Amino acid sequence: MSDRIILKGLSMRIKDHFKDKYSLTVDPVIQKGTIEGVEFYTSLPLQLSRELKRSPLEIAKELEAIEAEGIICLEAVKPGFLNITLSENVYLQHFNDFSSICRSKNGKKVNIEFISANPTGPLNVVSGRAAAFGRALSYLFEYAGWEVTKEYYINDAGNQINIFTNSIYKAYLEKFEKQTVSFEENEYNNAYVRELAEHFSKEIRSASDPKTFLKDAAIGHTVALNKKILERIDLSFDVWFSESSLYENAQLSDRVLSTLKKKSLSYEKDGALFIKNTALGDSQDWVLKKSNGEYTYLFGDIMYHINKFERGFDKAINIWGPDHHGGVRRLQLALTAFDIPEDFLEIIILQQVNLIKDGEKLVMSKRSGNYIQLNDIVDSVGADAAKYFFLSKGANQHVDFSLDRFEKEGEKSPVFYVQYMFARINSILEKAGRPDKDGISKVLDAEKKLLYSIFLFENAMKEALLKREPAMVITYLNALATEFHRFYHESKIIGSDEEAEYLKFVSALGTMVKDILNMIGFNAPEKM
RNA sequence: GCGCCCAUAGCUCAGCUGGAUAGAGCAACGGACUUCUAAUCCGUAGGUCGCAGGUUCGAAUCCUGCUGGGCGUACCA
Repeated sequence: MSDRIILKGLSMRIKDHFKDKYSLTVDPVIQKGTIEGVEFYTSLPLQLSRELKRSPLEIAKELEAIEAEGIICLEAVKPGFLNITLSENVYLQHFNDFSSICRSKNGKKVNIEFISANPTGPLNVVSGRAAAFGRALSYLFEYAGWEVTKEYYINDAGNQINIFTNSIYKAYLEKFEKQTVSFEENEYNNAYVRELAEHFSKEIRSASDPKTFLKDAAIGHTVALNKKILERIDLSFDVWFSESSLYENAQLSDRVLSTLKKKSLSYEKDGALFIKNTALGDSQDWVLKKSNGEYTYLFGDIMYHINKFERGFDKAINIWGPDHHGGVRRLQLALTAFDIPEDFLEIIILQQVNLIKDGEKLVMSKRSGNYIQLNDIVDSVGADAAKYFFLSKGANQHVDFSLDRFEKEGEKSPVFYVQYMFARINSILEKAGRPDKDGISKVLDAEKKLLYSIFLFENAMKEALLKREPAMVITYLNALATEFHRFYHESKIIGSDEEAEYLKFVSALGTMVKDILNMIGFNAPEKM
């Protein structure tokens, strides 16, 4: 039975009903209501009507007699829905137990790798999207009981890094040795490279081998810088994994090569070594070792994921940009050669962020320095608004990003709408005093809709996890805040006949809201 | 050529194992602060869900084709 079923008890009874009466096995789906006044419903009668050769409404009527714990009313309505109303006590109980619900560990470990941008400059706005997404996804897994390792793969091996260090050296020669240099098209000619040249000018001058020195120094510097930038949005990785460390001992690479050879899954052609992915179901074979002796990125990736697998994770999730989607199947299939199950590695493609300036699409490029830094957007609207912006868009959504517009909209970011809920609660409690004990003993009319919204929280989290869409939680939060602000407006708490009862409700709600906000990665300011 | 993603209100987006009247925010217009924070609330206006077929009792949602946009298809990373 799936996690998505909201009301398990009732769902079992419905199942039994069809089993007993029609010898039919069904999997009832109970959904949250979509129209006013309907808490939950199932459309099962409509779906079964043809098979049972009975009118859907009749089938629904039969179900009305079912009794299940916490269900106060089942009502068949045309054309054949069964509407479900829960007893207030269910909501009350759930509300009072909220803090203790669903925090138990499931004993499974997941590795979530994201951003993993080349250490050739400060993180940009695209990485900001990945950061917000990966972070939120981590929370969703943690909420469901997984032990999560957040990991950043540092691409510190390969040709890009050589080009990068070479560029810094050129910038150094230009500024400090007054040499005339020209940058190739594939080289980095930007402010950051010049900054590094200046920062390390002394060491470069005295180094016996400046480029080797720069390789370590520049990467170290950039990684440290990016860690700091990520701290600004409250993101810290558990593991920073160095690509070059994979090459430091030959054991793993030898094992990869010999395994492939043993299984006849590699061959040499034109001086290069290929992995025979076609034999694994791929449309073509790929180079692992180039004819000049260098390994390809794919080779490192294979080693890296064998390493992940052997670190004992039950699942590995990579969040990649759309320009790498062609590599998904390639890597997953290659890993099957090492007896890693195909579903071990899951790759989520987070769609692109286009940079728009003056209505025109700009090509973002680290080499030219033509890009917007994550730092800039945090400066302009703050960490919470920035995170909220990215999280409110589905993973598949192509995002156009214009800094002007972002700043303008950031001032009235919807994140404040959600945070304001907490600030208002706090304000009430400060004025009226905090109750000794949270938790409610009865349900007041004005509270009903809010209790219902809170009841749906776990479902929203589970759905979001299942679909790998943190955006669904943002949608939920918005709905919750709407419900709260309406409640706040309609019910004057201080001075009302039910003040004591209201305060206990609001106080507990405040704890919940803070919990939820923090869990998804936002601050809960007491004052705004 | 083949493969992946996208197209919903003027704008940014929700709408999720097919369901009841397609929803928010921003922008526009009209109301609500002697009150627990108006960063709020209430109301008005705004839609052939890209187009055309199909499946179904029922399609924004699933299938096929088409149009338009983005990306991939490396001995780049």
